[in-house]
Amino acid sequence: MNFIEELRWRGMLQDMIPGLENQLAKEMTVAYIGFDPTAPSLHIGNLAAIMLLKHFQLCGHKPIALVGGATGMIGDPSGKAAEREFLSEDTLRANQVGIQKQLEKFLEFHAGANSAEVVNNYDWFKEFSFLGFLREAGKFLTVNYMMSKDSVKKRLETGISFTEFSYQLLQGYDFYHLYKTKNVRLQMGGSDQWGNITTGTEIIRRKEGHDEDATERAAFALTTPLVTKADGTKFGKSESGNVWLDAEKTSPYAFYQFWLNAADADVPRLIRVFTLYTKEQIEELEKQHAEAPHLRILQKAVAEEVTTRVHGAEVCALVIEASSLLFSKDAVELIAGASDALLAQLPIHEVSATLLAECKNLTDLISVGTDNLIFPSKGEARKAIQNNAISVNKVKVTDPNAALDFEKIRGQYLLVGNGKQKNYILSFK
RNA sequence: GGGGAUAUACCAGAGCGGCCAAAUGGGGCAGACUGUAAAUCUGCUGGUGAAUGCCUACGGUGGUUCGAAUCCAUCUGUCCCCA
Repeated sequence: MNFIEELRWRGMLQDMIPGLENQLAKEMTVAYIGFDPTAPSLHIGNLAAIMLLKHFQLCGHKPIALVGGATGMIGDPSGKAAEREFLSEDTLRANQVGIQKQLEKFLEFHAGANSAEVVNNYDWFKEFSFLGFLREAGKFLTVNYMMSKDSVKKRLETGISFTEFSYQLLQGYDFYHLYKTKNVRLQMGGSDQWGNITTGTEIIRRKEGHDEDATERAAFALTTPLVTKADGTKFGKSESGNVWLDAEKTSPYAFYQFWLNAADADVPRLIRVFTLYTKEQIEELEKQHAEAPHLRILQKAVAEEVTTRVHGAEVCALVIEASSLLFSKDAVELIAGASDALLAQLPIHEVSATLLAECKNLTDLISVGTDNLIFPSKGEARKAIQNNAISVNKVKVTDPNAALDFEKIRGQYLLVGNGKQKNYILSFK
């Protein structure tokens, strides 16, 4: 199956410049996607783009991931209602390092001719002088053209700085630079990137494309739809915010749980976009899911594959075990018999002796005693207990003033549940 | 530069000088039902407390008043109109 067909049935194709299919059929093609270092880690919002590169490579083409060390210093106005604050250069540098490391996990870097590459646009922008850039890139586009972009138009009312206005020029120049130096013919991205990407193809066309074989050397754009949820809320956020790919920021357990909790209405889309299952496999899984929806076969399939890709098979196996353990009626006994490796994946929170000393009752313990992990205030903790939401060692507790004389598992742990989805293990040293 | 409007909790958005910790909607959390799903219904949604209460909060500062989210002055931000 070729790349475009693959994207089509997966629902990952939003738009592309005509002629791309011919180009891809003709030869091994090089494509890139840019990632902005606005945070020290990628999050699952970036994962769709990564999958795009992944499929591209699996179809025999060469993917390049670009880390926006330079563009990150400017700020992409796409989809942003207001001007943003700059990130400090130190932050940006640290973010670039982190993101680059993560990108390297998802693609094949030793696959011969179509090995993946990671580049950083700071490398070619750092030497650029302002005058040089104006002559080299700025001359090829009119302000009229740049103003017609959606990302700019939406900001004309409220204002956009020259800096953010120029962003598309930088990203456009990236494309040109890679076109020249690495023979990159295609830039991909989310649908919000269409404007920025076509700025790039436009620069290439104007700088390069005036002779007779111009169509032979054309540059292309391809975008993927933004992943949305059936209920209209934003995909990729959990209760505690972004779902990160970095295990330090979102634990593998929480990561797995995020996917496992996907709504039935969303999961057919998720499995197509975020996993490599074939069409036949997916249809089979969907059939099984429809027969026994309570088993959540699709959710498990997505959660397992994505967690494996991001955190590795070993960790994934452990968090699956950890998940079934925590939700089991026999959780207490199972924790008592758990291996050290498994314990390490459980959501364990150490209760500090100083905080514990201040706790008079259960309410105190699950608010201030856990450093506000479970509840940010005693009032909320008390209300939750009164609302029948809290269990200790799988037994519901409804008295906010319950004394802290629960029997600890292994003489050390207490299993606290809030609602039916959230479990915490408190550790007392 | 001149004139006008506006600033309220996570967001939107009411608010009579005392009955305002502040209507309503959304969002969020929880309960029931389920399947760690969706929909629905119910409760909660500033802090502290068992509670009458107390504390902190309606852009900032200062004032009027027994009493201010509400009136006055001033500053700041935002929006609109004119130049």
